[in-house]
Amino acid sequence: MKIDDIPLNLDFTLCCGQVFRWDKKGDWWYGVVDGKAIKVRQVSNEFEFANANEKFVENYFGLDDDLHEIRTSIGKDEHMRKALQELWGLRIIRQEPWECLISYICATYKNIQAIKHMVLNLSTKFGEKTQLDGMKFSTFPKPKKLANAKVKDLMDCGLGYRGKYVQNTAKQIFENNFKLESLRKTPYKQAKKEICNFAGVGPKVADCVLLFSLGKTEAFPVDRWIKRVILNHYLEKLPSDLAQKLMNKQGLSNSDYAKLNAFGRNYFGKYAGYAQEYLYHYERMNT
DNA sequence: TTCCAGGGAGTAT
DNA sequence: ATACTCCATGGA
Repeated sequence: MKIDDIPLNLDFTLCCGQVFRWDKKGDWWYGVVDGKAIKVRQVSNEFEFANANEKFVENYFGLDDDLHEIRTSIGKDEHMRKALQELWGLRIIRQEPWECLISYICATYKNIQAIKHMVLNLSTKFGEKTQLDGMKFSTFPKPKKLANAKVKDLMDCGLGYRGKYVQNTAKQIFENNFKLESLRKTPYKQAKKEICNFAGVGPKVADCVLLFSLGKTEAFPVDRWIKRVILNHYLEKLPSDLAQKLMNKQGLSNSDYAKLNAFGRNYFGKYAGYAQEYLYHYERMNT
């Protein structure tokens, strides 16, 4: 399909650490989505894909989000505008909520490489086999599969102590037939509260799930990198006592998380999540 | 060897 | 409510 007026950069979008199931081979990106392997690439103004229909791909890559409007909305300062300029075309993907939830439970206290490894292991061990272009892939396992898995087997996927969180959350969802999708129409704060009831889910993981899979573009996840961004570029916009506190200790207490989260949401507005992802990737690229 | 990674739960104040 | 401490694992 032609995307002349639709900014999109697949490399930024698929490399920025929001999604863990994509790998580039040649100029094609291969991923496992919607229960099957698909591939996408860009050639000049053409956005090409295979093994998926146009409607699905448009929605998955959020091509109906107006990036120009978003840039106007969040481009509040020089640093943010620089990140927008440098990473123009980065989009927030609309992941499947279930896979997103488990992925970000795994993501706590781990780097992106390790997270990809864990999600791949879970899929290989518990998912269903499929293939594309002669290559083998595995789908992400259903809630029932992980709910019935042995914690030991989950831990052996590299999850470590997260194994029991993943199993408990899978049980909560499977046994209650919980529909994460239903939270899409629940207001941000209420939806966040409900997601925090799952095992291994705190405010940061909840914000990631809301932003990356439930359409809450106002969510503003604060991890170690975003804290660093704020300390390096937005320190003067915080109350001085809070700024002092943040500089003097590592990690982030629950109340301090809430303060930085509120800062991001208030400062950047309804597309704070886009601001977060541009700032996150920009900081990582320049470190 | 030591350190750190897209934090959260458990426990003690 | 807030602060402190573990937590499994793997790569650098």
